[in-house]
Amino acid sequence: MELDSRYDPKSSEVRWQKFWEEKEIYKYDPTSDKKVFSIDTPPPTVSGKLHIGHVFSYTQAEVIARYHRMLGENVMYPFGFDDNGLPTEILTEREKGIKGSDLPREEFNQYCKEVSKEYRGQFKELWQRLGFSCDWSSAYTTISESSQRISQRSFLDLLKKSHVEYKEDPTLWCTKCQTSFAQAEIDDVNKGSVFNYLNFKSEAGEDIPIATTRPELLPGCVAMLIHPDNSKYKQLIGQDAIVPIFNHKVKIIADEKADPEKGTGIVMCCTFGDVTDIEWWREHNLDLRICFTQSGMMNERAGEFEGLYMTKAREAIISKMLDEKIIFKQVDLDAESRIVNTHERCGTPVEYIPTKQWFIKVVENKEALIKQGEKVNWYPSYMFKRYKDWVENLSWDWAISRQRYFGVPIPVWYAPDGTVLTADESQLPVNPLVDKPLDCKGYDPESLIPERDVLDTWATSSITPQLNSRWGEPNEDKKLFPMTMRPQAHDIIRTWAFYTIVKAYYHFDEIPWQDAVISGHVIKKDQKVESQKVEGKAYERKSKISKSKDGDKFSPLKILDEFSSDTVRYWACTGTLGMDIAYDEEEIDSANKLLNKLWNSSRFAIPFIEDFNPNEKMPKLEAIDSWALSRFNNVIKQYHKSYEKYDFFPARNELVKFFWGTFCDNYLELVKDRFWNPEKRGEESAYAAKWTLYSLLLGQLKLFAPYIPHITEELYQALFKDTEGDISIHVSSFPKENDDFEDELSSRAGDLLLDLLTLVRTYKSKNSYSMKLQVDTLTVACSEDVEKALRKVDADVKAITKTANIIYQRECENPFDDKTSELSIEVKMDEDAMYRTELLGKIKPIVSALKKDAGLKAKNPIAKIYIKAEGKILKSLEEEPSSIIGVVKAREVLFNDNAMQYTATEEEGLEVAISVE
RNA sequence: GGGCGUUUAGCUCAGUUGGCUAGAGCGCCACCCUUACAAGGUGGAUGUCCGGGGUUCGAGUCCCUGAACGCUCACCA
Repeated sequence: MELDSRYDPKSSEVRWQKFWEEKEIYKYDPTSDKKVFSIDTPPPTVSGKLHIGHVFSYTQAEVIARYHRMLGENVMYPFGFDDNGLPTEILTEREKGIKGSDLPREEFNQYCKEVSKEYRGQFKELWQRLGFSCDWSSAYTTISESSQRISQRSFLDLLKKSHVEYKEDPTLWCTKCQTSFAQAEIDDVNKGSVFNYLNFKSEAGEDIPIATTRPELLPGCVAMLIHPDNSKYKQLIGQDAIVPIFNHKVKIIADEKADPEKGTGIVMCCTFGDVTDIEWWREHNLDLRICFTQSGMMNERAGEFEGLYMTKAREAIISKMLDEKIIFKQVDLDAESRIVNTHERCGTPVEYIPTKQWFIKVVENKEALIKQGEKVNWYPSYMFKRYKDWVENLSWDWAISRQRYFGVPIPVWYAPDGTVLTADESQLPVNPLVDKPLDCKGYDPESLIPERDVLDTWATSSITPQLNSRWGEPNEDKKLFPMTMRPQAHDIIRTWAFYTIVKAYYHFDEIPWQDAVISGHVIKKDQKVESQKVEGKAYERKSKISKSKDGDKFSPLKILDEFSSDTVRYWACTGTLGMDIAYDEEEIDSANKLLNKLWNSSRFAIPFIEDFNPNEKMPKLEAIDSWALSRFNNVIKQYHKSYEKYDFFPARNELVKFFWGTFCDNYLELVKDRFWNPEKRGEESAYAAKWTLYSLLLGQLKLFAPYIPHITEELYQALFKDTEGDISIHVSSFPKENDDFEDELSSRAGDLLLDLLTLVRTYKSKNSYSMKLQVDTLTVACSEDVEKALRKVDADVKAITKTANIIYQRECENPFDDKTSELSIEVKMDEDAMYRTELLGKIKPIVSALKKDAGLKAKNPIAKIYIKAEGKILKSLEEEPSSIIGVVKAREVLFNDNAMQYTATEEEGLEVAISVE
């Protein structure tokens, strides 16, 4: 058993990652009857670069996976890639410099496959470097044949159950991507604009003023509306008005939604400028006057402006109306107050166009869907509110057809009379552009029109639990539905979580998973901003990480080059679940201290536990052993209790606190004497220390394992593999809780010992004494009870405080200033040791000066130190040459060598000299 | 404008059901090279727990109210 003096994560981490993969440590066992813990891993879209936020969020789920594996559960931790759909198309168009609409579909899809494959590789590399314990054999992609089959199965099932409908309706439309999209894909963008005040004409030729930001929609104007109580204008209600420039006639009607305070108090309704236009259009049965094409160009209704893109048309129309004095006022709207809905994938402003689309009906089932959401356990619980708010505010059914190419085809055909023909289950996955329905219902197969649209990418990623359990497939695994846990970030509650709940409800009247575990985002730690000072206090501004502004500073691969995986993982488990975290390299780096400490404490333990046989009988423990074990037992309990709520951070904190404070700072110090001086403390005592050390160290490594799997594996393999036998620490089981160690007197003794130890340490520290400086007599003033407990650990106290004699009394004559409610002390230091320290204190500055003369720094080592002294001084210094060597960093000390040139010290009769080399 | 969250040491954050003389890590100061570790150890300093009210024997924690920051939904004529 041996460990290098330093831990080298670079070589260790890769080595163990390979080992885990070869040994298939993370394989899910479908035949096992152990409790299943299944994770509905978010399949990342391959739409762009990875960033630190992915690492943060995914690591939290990964740590939980490892925790449950070590609990002995049958963990299903798959990985998925969401590669179908618009995000991939946009990425491919950008990467390859092509346009999907310009190429034959098959060719374009081929490019998409290539690009997504490349990005999948990047993702996989990252997860492996982070040591993720996914079962790669159960990885899926949303464009694979079986995913397509299950996705189409889902569509057909919903159609059969009438949750899907095909209808013509105003739809959210992107003129750039030329597709419909869903409410969840809307982004709000602040954009400045101009409010144009312009005049319509009444039939009598009077001016009727309105205000609009979108004058290019004038050719699509179908009505003017005035609030029925609008005293200024209500007399116009019922008349007709003439649209300027385009000169068609529209009615002026009353509507309470026309706010008299806004603009001029009169508003035009166009088909369609916004959602209100749609409502008016429906309520008042207005005409449909579409004035632009699906690609955002003005159509023939725009007359001379036909063929211009809408933004250009706006400029041209404004300019013309200014010339003709139709516009009589323009007001700038600043970006703050003017919010435009855009398509989140490309940033193009949303348009509303009536098209025929497939919808999944959700608006009519809001209540039931909220109830389903309620059945899920949300961590943290307030995240349910986000879900609920979203569902309550839904105003559009979920449009699932996309006029795009790289996606799961919608498995239907249309007969000439409009009848919809569906694919048969047995022919899935089907491509209507190539295949024909099995049952043509008497129509001529050649007359059928195939559906060209594909499904929204969310239509497939909303069935990840079904993909994981392989719903309807020959190898379906019913144990995997519902899944145990859905980890995801909070920004996609309205999409992914919502849609997944919708599908599980419509298909099976089930929830898709028991627990939704929601993580936060990683944000930038910005400098204080002067202008944000409020009432004298400068506030930190925190902002999202932006790829364009921050470059690849937050690229995970770059971060992993700089820091080890274990440290990045450790950092990712900082903070409260669901809360955003500031990216801070110093925080990541400080995890190294823990790794180092683990490494070194294990190194310390090796000589004592290497011949230990854990099967031998349990020894009679000393008080301090019971004390440490019972405290550790408590840590185990807290640890599991925290994990029940997915609180990996408090669990980690308790563990670290114990490891550093109790184990390293105190227990290890306490057992040294027992190991090193068995003749004084007894063989049985040494054995009890060994037994306890073994058990504590192993137990702690296991509790650390989910967070920092590499170093714990390295240490487990080096120290415990042979005696424990598990192939990897990650498939071993956690230390058992054991209340037998609870022993009131030992527990009391341990606590008192620490109090007493702190008092002595404080005493030495305040007097600038080294901790190893010997104490002649330690007088402890305390009650009889306390004395009784402390006497159990007498030997430990003596050893750790370097005390020769302890006296217990009820009171001290000259107590030390610091005391506890139960203890006060009086310390009589060892005179000889004090004297020696004094002498050393005089040697040190002179040697430093000599080193400086020789061109060295004070901390540089030297070859020899020579000391000239006699009598008491000589005798005292000769007693502990190692102290001298240590203080001046010399390799050797020599006394009274006459050949040297000595320099005097402050102490009369003491002179020193050095030789450098 | 609605809803949610946050506000605790110089920085990053913990603080369960009210019991706190408010903690940790980093940073800071002093001391200590002690046979695992100086990437260490010991000791120390630093807080109107965002402000203002209230309930209570007792409030960082509960209630009301205000502010700042963030997120989210909505408003978009």
